Amino acid sequence: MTRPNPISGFPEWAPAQRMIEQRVIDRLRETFELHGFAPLETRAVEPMDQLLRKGETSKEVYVLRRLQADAEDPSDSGLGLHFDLTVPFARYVLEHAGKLQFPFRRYQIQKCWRGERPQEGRYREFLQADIDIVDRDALCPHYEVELPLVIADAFAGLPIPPIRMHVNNRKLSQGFYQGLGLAGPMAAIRVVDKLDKIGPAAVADQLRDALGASEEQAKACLALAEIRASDASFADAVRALGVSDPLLDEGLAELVAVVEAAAEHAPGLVVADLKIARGLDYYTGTVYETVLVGHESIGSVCSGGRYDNLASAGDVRYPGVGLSIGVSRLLGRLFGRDLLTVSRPSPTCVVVALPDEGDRVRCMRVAAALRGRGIPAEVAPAAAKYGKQIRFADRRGIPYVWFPGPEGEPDAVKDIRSGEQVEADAATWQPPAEDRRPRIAGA
RNA sequence: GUGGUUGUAGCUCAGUUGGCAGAGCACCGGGUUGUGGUCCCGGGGGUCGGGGGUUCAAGUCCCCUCAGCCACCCCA
Repeated sequence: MTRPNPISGFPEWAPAQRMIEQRVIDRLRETFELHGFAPLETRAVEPMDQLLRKGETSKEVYVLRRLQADAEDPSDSGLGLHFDLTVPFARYVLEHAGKLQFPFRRYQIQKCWRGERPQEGRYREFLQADIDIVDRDALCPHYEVELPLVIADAFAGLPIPPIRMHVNNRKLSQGFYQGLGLAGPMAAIRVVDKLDKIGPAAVADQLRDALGASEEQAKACLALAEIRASDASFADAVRALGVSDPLLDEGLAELVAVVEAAAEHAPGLVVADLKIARGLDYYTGTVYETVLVGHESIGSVCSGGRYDNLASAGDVRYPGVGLSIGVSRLLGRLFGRDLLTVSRPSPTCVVVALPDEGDRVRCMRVAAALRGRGIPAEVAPAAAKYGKQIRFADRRGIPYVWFPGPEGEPDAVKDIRSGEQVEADAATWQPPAEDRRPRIAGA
């Protein structure tokens, strides 16, 4: 049997990393529920026409096919693995609208698949954590303020650098480009989004060459893209550019509301950044992008926006706003920079040493007593010399070794980091709270 | 998907014009007869990412392929 090889883009993390991931998931789930988001899991597959309906190119979608497809049976099932959680959620809302109470808020933490070329923090199978709020017919704009606050709350409980959310508004951008008389406002949005990466000169070139923008128009686009403020002052800067359009006014008002409300509830969290665009074309209002302060090179770890047209059946519309945390992307890049670690790679807190194979029953009783009070414990694998049994714990980062006392004598527990050993009773002994479970910590 | 770059022990890496695959750390055993980490002695470990080619001879040269990373693209 030859040794199996990894599959590109399908990472399998070590136990220590998986423990960190699970702690992060726990924190996210707890926060989302604290804010009243209901849990939801959708199936892994969607009909291809649903998946291809909005934005995504077919190449990125993994399709599902039965191996035992006979000649009659077209091998293509018409199903593909979902590439995000927003599209499946929109489908779910339409399908179950009659059973849901609106406004409906849900969170969803699931794997997604995308056939792109992998890199660090960019995988073909990855975990995403989404929150969305949808309503029927109309969605109140205050939800566009609430979501960033929920995300900030979730991140605040993790030992990672603080976040900063960059926000823009699609109506603002689109209205501005329209008012400027630019053909293809969506294309302009995509070009301007690259400003940080390719620089103002290259953006101006692309606006001229690809979109036929004039020198003046290109200049105005760059001027808009450079506007950035943590308060409502950006609105004056936009108006000073002298472009007028009803959609622009609408977008400006909405973005001012988001920025002002965020400044009230979480100062420093949100900054208006008018070059932010987001690739997906289903966004129609506020768009968000999130960076870790001081680690901007990691890229956006949470993004989303408002969508008014993703879910609609006949005359009924279900506008929504959502944010997705790229859990795999975030963790992959934090791991690569050693920015997130765990205190030990094993959940075990106590190894119960085994004096003799004949003592196994007694040792298992000790371990059970500890577990019964929430202290993770395991019995040593074999009745080796105590030095070996201590080493067994040491190698795994397990902090305590328990020594069953000889007949009639008390047990003892040793902290193998300090070497300190004390008499102990399995029915009452407590480790310090910080040793009970593995803990995650930042750099 | 396009282009670039890297791949030798569990880890970090040497390996000369093509000439017997190595070091440090880690691991296992002993010194140390139930209390580890230091020290000393010994030991096990390799499809040189995989396949093909050139050659008397390939870790080394050529082709293909797989995987990691980087850029583009896209975006979590």
